[in-house]
Amino acid sequence: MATRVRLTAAERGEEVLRAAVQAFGASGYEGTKTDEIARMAGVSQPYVIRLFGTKQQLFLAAVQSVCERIEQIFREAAAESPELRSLGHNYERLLSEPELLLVLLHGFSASGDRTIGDCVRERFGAIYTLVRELTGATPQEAREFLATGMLLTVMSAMQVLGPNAIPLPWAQELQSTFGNDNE
Amino acid sequence: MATRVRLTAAERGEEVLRAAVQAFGASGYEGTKTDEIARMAGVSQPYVIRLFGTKQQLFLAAVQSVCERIEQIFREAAAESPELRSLGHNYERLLSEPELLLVLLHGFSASGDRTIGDCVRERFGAIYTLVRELTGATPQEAREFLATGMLLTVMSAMQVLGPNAIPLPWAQELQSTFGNDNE
DNA sequence: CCTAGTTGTAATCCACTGATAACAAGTTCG
DNA sequence: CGAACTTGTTATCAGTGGATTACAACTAGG
Repeated sequence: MATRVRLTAAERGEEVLRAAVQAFGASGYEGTKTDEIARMAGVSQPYVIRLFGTKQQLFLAAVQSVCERIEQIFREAAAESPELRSLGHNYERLLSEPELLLVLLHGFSASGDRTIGDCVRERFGAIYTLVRELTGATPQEAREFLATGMLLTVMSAMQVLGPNAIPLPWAQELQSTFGNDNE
Repeated sequence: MATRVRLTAAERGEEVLRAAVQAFGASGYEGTKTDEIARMAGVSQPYVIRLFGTKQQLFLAAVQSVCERIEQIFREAAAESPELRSLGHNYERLLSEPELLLVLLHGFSASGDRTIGDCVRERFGAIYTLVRELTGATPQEAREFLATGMLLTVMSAMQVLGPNAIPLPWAQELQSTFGNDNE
């Protein structure tokens, strides 16, 4: 019971959204239960639904949220040094918040749902465009950059990347190549 | 009703497995219902369960199946020309059976489940090793190759790739870069 | 202070889904 | 033939999970 704090709906909504990002990142759209998100946020399950209307809308909000954060990180990195190379070097920032790429991945996976698919397509396209605008990269350079990001994403999902990763020889070998940008 | 054919359990199991690959590829692990797979295969839902024991085991069988097929395609391509470049050129073969990469993607997404995670990690590691053995590529070259594959995979999931894809400017621009292997 | 609005919960619903059990129909082989 | 086995279904269950409703508790402002 302790201290029962009362927040505005907007504030509570943000806390629920943060919990949702974590939960969806870990278990995906279909795999995550609204009750789980509710417990993480310290509220009741019906309240989660009332705040966002629908589990689907909550997931969409989570996708929007992580995409905005990803774009923010890219913008910050480009402000320091507007070259593709330095953006790539800053993948570490993305990996330090693994839920970002994980939610995006689960968005891809759930693209079969029309509404979610529309959202994810638009957001991914915007990220591609942003990368090109920030760095002046050619389409092919941007493609290679995003491809690397996608490999990092699936390796995160497989839990073979990062500090508390499952150590596997092939994964460590792969990870060791990420510093070496050729050329 | 037409002709009610009776097959051996092994034969029927293969048909169910084929249906499962299609269904899981489209809707993912949690998102696919065993009843849907049953209808696709033309059998009853309980029979699907009896043939494979569990939905999870059926999904694992689907992952194993697509990974074997992927490895087979790589081996065939390498037999024609054992260079990484020509393997890459044969991504078209993979994309002509979109369910292959899609099931793999949903495997990544479902890696939170221990059993599925173990399976996917082992299989992906085997593919990485196979690519290196077939082509003699360095870890970094293999990494770039796999990264490209992962981008193709997520673009397939977003349905912005291939013949009946949703046409989006950014996606078409990206797709046009795939022929040009730099160097 | 007291009414109107806001934040939040408890109770409950109901559709769905994986799984089990019991049984029917076909096949094989001595 | 007929007993033993295999293939397949129907009926059904038990649990779950998202959503709705009604209500409680707190807050603000006139």
